[in-house]
Amino acid sequence: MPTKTAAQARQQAKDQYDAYLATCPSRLLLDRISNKWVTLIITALRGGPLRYSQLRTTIAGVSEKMLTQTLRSLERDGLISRTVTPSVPVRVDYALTPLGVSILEPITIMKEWAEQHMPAVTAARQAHDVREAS
Amino acid sequence: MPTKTAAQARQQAKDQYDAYLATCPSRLLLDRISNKWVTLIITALRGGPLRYSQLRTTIAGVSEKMLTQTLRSLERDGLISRTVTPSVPVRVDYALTPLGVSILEPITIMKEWAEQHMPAVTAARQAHDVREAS
DNA sequence: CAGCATCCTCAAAGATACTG
DNA sequence: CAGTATCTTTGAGGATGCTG
Repeated sequence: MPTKTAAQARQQAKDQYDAYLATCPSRLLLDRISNKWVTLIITALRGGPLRYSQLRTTIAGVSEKMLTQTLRSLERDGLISRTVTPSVPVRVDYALTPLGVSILEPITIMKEWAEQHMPAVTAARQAHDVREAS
Repeated sequence: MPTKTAAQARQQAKDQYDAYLATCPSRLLLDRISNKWVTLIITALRGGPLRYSQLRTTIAGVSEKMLTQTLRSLERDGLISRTVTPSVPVRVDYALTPLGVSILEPITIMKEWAEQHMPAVTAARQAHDVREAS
């Protein structure tokens, strides 16, 4: 009788790997920016602070729920700041923090890679699909 | 009577924006690499070709379904190649294509940003949560 | 060895309506 | 203006068993 079954061993290996991934900085970053709205909000704020309603119209596809939710999480992570001006009606401005500005760089690099190489990816995809259909 | 209701106008704006996002190269790239397994597979192949079973054990947390699914999509996009050696039993090797190698660069840049700044993000998060709890 | 087929779950995103 | 609250949907991903 083995001390543990194959299934148990596999589960343990998985748990360890999951724990490793949970602390991996790169994974944490990916979890952050892989979100559809995160990069849109950050690049929207590139030119300077925007109000809630401006963000909503700039990023036309976003629901209020997702916008608020994403803004809150970005604020929590120190990437954007939220400034309330208690006038009537109230005014709320969102802006990039220095940390938020610094993340523009990797995002820009990714954008450049995308613009250079995505056509090749799309072409490969189409070629592959054509071959598949034959 | 307006030619279109506010809801219709909003829907139209959203559709247009969705269409724009659907062709945006940066979004396409993000959709590609935001996947949990994609970056893990690509970085696993950094050192040279690996067999299916090697990938499965290297990336301990992956199920066969997700591994196969991700490999297929990466092959389709021309980022990795799949080489079958018809021995008994069969042997299948996966390797990065030149396109696949080129994507290592933005991934590495992201990784570097992550290693430099994720501690600050984590700290901001904790500070924020402490403030919240008070 | 290297998969494919099937069923299932659960969390994230969307739609809708209301409020300080 | 700048949100909150609630319900519903959808699909990525996991578990399991089978095959050339």
